[in-house]
Amino acid sequence: MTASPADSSLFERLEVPSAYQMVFKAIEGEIVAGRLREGDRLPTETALADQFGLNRSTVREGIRLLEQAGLVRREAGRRLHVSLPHAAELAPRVSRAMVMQRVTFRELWRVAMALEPAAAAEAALGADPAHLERLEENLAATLAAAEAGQPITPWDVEFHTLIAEATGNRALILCREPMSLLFYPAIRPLFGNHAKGHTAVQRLIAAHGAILTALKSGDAATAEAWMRRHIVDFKRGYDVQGLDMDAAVDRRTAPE
Amino acid sequence: MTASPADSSLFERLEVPSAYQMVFKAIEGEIVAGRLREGDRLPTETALADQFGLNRSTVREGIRLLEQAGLVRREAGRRLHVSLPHAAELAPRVSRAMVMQRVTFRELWRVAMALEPAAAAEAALGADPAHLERLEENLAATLAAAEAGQPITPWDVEFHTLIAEATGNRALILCREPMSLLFYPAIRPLFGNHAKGHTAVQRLIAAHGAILTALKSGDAATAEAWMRRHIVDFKRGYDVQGLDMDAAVDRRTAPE
DNA sequence: GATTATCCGTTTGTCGGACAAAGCATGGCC
DNA sequence: GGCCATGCTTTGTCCGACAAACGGATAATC
Repeated sequence: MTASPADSSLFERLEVPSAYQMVFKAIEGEIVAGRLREGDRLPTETALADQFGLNRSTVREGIRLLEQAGLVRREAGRRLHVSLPHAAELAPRVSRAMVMQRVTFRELWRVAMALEPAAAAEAALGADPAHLERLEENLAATLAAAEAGQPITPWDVEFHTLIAEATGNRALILCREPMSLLFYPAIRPLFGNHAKGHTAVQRLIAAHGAILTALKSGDAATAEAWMRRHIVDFKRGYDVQGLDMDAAVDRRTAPE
Repeated sequence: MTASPADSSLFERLEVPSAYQMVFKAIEGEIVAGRLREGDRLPTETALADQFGLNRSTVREGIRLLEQAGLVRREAGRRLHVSLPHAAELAPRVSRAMVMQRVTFRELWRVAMALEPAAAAEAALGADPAHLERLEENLAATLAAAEAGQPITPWDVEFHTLIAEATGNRALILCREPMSLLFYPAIRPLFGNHAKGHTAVQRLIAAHGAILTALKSGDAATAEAWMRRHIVDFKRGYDVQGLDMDAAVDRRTAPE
């Protein structure tokens, strides 16, 4: 006798959604569809429970899902209101996933080699005075930190984030932000010697300066070229210091 | 009398975490630190409530946060167990954020212009036979769909995803997956005329074929060049069809 | 012997009600 | 007009409860 149809994989496992998941989907749908807009207040928990015909506890579980999804927020004042998920909330989750998957610096670096030069080029085209000024300030702060023998890594990370923001390309910003978070601990050891005369620091500042100059003159090709050289330098730093590019990155503070 | 110190902004508003958030942080911490590994079972809700000294309802709210974060999952059997957040769960959230921020096709396309050629080049270097075979099958399926006058867009999207996976670069995979989801509806109208002889379809198939050939011979430069040409073609398609590259993408099915 | 039916303890999903603490509003008081 | 006391509302947390579903063990059936 042949196997009965029930033995074959005719039917997939079917997901039976629970009530609290339906609450999530219902409200998520309203938000994505635009009927609930950013800033709009949601009804009271009891009101929601009434409307859905569910218990407040059940509704609350649904609200927790929305909360973690970044779709609603509870400010100082109690009341819930709708909020767009921004890069600041999404990026940590993606970078946490990268950490847990034990992504290596080499992997990060290759993506940076693709994204950062492109960001520089695009920023050169859409140069916004306000962003350029913030980049100027960043460069000045980097110089000051270097002269004072203080860590420059935070300024470096900010420099690259500012360039991404200067493009105005939100897809790009959302893409690279998770990696930006991981780059911070990853490149910190490269500038362990904070002395002003430290070669790596000097090269970094020279590159940042050249990129900013290119941005100001709208020279996309030069900005892109300098950025590429700058990113290559990170790899060089890893080699020079004998660090392992194939070690998993993490968010712990890297050793000095 | 001068203003008392309490009036000045000495102290920032301090976030008092609620119990259910502490539950989230506690379990999240164990997972990120690696003391709870993928597949490990979590204690019963009642057991957790006992350990934390909280009520089961409160613990459940914390579990909802973990669930939405993709850190725990509840399979067929009831019991909770730890799971690593993968691209499949994170990508929809990022792409939803892009939709809600009304990201345009132009923005997406610029990022694709940076990432896709880099992915092709990297895939050419780390060519894994299994992945190449899946790409072969994909190409055959694309051809078959074109001959049968059926939509080729799903196969095209899969082709690019397969290339990203062939690199083995998980940072790259996590970066581009959200955009991959949005590309599907965005480029669908480009291949509205499914006829085999349709120019855009022919060019797509030619490009995919050339890229795959380059991958098989490990020729990174050629793979990268063809991919760049291929991505440029998407922009061309938008121009030719008179579509607006500055319109916000969405996840709704694009019109035929 | 393998499959099916039955039973039982466990765990989850949902419910109803309760209360303290913290916000918001209101009105009275100086 | 500005300040404080008061009451109402809303949230965060707790308690207790129960049906449904699951897991596993045992008995019944072919």
